[in-house]
Amino acid sequence: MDIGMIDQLVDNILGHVNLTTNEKKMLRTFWSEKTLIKGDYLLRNGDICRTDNYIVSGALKAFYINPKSGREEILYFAIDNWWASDVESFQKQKPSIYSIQALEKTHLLQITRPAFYRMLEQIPRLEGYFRIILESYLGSLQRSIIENKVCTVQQRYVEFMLRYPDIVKKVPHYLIASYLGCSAEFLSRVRKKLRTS
Amino acid sequence: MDIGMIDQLVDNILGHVNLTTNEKKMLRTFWSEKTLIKGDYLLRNGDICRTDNYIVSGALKAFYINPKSGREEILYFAIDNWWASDVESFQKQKPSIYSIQALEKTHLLQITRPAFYRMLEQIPRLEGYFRIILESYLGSLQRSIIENKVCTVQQRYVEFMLRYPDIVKKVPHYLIASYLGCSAEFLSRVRKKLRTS
DNA sequence: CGCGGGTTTGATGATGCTCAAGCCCGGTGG
DNA sequence: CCACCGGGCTTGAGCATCATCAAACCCGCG
Repeated sequence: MDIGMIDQLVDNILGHVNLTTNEKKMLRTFWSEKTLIKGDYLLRNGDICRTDNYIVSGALKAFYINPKSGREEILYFAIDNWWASDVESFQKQKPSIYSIQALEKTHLLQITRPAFYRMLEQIPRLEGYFRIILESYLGSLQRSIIENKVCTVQQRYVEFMLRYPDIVKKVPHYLIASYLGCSAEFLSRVRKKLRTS
Repeated sequence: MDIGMIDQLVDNILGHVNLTTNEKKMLRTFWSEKTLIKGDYLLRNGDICRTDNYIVSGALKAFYINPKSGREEILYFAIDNWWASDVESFQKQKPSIYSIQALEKTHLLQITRPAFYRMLEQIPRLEGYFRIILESYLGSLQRSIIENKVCTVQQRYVEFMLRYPDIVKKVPHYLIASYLGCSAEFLSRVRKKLRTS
């Protein structure tokens, strides 16, 4: 196993909780690497999410096909140092309600559910880490729900650029439009207005 | 302390993880009761969320004032046996981005952040319980985001009635409209259509 | 050079909001 | 017991917003 990749995860964890040298060593044993190329699926709607996935590098989109229009509705993007899994599907081992696909070559660290629980038993301090990750994600979801209700597309797009500049660089605008909840054409007009004002 | 109230929380926890008799006894010591009457605020936008709150009975709304229209935008409702706190504000002890207010007389169990951490230390098994709660809530948030993109107001309203019949009984429709992301007038027309079809 | 994915532009139209008025009904006080 | 609130719900008309469709455009790449 590439030491560099798991070190990146360890660094991320150390940003939130402390680990002993021994715990760090143990941690390494639970994870395996995976590489996706552009277009590969990490998870398909209806399948069970068997692994929790940490993104070392790359970009993914989580989406759902709108049965009316046949188009993708973007739920979220995920890039370096984010987690990308259908949490509820992973927890309850039930079918996922959305799909996750690579937007470019992506390196992952993966852990299965049994390994995940063994790891938490052996390194209880990680419970705190995963709680913090979940709480933070929950907070950002709630914030984005409020913003969707209160802000215009223009405000949300500006906010999105400020908050996730790395995503704007990697992802085509018609997908960002879907994430923001408008058509690609409308976002195009918004961007034009931003240019001239 | 009223034994009945905390027993309700213990029952809820036992639905997800096991506790020894001794752990149950310890658990009781960390919580305090609170009663809100209709209109009381549990949390105000901008204040720090000092307690995690378990609803024994009653109903709350979480909302944000839209600075443009001056109206409330409902983020969620919470009734018996749900948790109601700004998770991120509670975690990071930073200002809350929304308010929580009682829709009727409501009985709560509360725990402060220091007590929460002491409790987790003494009863590590609770880590698993709170992880499950967070994961479930995350899952339902993601599902509702997808439904908002994919489904019509009519479909979402029908789904809402099926999923949360107790909320529909307690909450005026103009607030449900806000939660569903439409005007009160529009929801009224949707309901009329449902009646005649 | 031609192809294809992504973006832009314009015209058209539906969806759902806004505002204003009336209605229904439970509660309160005379 | 009735009158009158007032909060919530309904209905109608007019209008703004934004989606849709179609076409052109741009540009990197085989």
